[in-house]
Amino acid sequence: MVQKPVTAHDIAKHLGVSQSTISRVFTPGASVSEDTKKRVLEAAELLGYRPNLLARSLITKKTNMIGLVMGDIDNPFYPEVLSKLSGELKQRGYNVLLLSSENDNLQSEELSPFLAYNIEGLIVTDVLLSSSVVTHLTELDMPMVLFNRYHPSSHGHTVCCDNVDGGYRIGEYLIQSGHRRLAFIAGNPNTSTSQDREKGFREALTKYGHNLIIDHGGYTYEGGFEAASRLLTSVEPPDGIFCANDIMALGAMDAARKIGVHIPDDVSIIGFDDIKPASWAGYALTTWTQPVEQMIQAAIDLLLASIEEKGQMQQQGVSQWIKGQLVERETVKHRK
Amino acid sequence: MVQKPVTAHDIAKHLGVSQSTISRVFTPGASVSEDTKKRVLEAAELLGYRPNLLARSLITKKTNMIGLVMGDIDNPFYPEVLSKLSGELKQRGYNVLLLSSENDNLQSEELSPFLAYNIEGLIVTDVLLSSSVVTHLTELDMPMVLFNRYHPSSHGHTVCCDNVDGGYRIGEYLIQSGHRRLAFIAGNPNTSTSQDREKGFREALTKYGHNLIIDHGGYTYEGGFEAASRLLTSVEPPDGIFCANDIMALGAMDAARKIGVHIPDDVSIIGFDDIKPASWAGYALTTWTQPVEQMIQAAIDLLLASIEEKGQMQQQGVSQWIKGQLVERETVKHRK
DNA sequence: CTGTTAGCGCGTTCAA
DNA sequence: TTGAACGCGCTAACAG
Repeated sequence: MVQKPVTAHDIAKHLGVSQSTISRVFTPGASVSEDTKKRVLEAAELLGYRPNLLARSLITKKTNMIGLVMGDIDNPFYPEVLSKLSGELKQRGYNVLLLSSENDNLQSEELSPFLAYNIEGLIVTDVLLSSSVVTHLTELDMPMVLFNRYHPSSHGHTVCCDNVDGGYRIGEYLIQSGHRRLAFIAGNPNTSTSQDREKGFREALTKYGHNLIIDHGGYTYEGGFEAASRLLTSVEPPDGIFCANDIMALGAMDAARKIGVHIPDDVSIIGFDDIKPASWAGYALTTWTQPVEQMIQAAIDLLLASIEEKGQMQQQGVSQWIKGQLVERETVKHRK
Repeated sequence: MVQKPVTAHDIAKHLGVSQSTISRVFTPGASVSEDTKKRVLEAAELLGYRPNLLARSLITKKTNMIGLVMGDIDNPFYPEVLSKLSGELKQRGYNVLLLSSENDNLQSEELSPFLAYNIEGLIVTDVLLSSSVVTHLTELDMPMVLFNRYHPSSHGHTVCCDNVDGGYRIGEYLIQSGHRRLAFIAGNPNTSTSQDREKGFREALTKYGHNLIIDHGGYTYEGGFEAASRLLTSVEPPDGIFCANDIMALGAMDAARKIGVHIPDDVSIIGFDDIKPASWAGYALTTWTQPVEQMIQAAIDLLLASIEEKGQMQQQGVSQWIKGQLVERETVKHRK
């Protein structure tokens, strides 16, 4: 059986009306009589007609497609973001065209074919944009929001967990609960998330006159495991470790257990993200929760506003920093 | 600054040639002289021209978009699939339009707006299709492949890990390593994955004359935790538990530890999927690996073949069952 | 090799 | 309220 795509024209002559009439029935706010509207809808149902969105887009310049760029999704935090973002966009009448990039620095060549689909906006997560990409997007005046990333550029909005604040308050929390030797396991060193969490943490320690031990775990379980192993077997091991994300914290916990260092009696461990496994009985990790729902709402609000106002005036990049919250479980001891 | 989309016409009159010439330059296999081709490409670069894929699709009927339907992605197995699928499709010249469905039984109303984008094929994973959806897709003659799901229908291809085989061999493995009282923690009871893994497992036990204890964990960590708690505190606790996926197995492990049941000395635990956390030092779960790369290749091969042959002949649904492999780590004891 | 012409399926004028 | 005509940006014939 050969496919026969039924067009507005088909159902027009089936009913003996003009093609425009069909179009009007499917155009909200067009004037059609109730009677013909009903007849058209019935015929459409019967023949299996649906307006061709591509043809429509050609005229209206609205594709209702949003491009979503995601990086490596080993971190369970991002699938959750992806799912909720996609669901919320669908509810607002948009669909998601996905671009999952292997390399964490997105190049123009990778983005270009993507843009040719006339997406109306772009959401970028967990990936860096090369500056050539940013200028490209700026020239195109493409509405964009960076999710948990930012870029030193005037173009595009930013929605970010307030990582500096989180790091600072985690530092304060550890100090006030009596920790003396604090370490930070950094993630990918050229991501703003890791940099900012470190920055806030450092500020807190400085304020209270503590030193900071730094190691690196590259945002992976194995990296966290090894960094913690190094830290805990050093001559003066820390009594508290803040890991730049949960995955590394879980690795750090397993490293401590392997070495025979007890959590939280010998060392406290705290993470960032509050991913699912953090709440598992096997870990019960004390961590920092990002208000994902709220961040997603903010991102979509900004993006859609940007799309609707497009061309009306000079866009100004908006940055929203949303504060997270401590989730106390069982990996931090009050040492006082 | 207002956006000005540059069209083939623009660069045509900029160069004093016809618009078709521009088109030909961007159409592989069209005949253009090297000279004009070079001039056109230069001008295109200069003015920032890219062919509008939507307009092109309207004529060629090729959108190069594949619809990807995903269900709940709490299971870390699926983000990995998503990422690899998307990457591989991109490499083959296709883009992914995403539909992540909340409810695990996809309805026509949810799918319809999605189909209006003229996607060329559909990949469905981790979600059930209502029969109305299937008949709808059949009428549309939409190329489709179900990934790790199947549906009793002639339409569409299926690529699946051979779950029956996996369950059977896991059963054999546990029996041959000396286990006597075996339990199965089922996942979502109306998924073929859980049913088939149970079926194979049961066959093996029957063959060797063992009984089977069954409990349910709904494919979640918490579910696995609770099911294992029940099993291990019963009057005659099992000495080996096969969990229908890894997430539940991890929950089961944590439950055993909490109760004070030792793994693997008191009870062996084995999972299915080989997700990342299964290899973590904290778990070292013995499990069953699905050959994801191979499955993805098969799925894409089938889908693209189906797309290219469309209309040429009656499509016959192909089912590929790909066998997995045991991954021995530290949660199964040889009791003989 | 290149220009001309005719649509792809639809939204949107302009008259009636 | 409806129909006729036009064009969105492009590819695909057909001539030359």
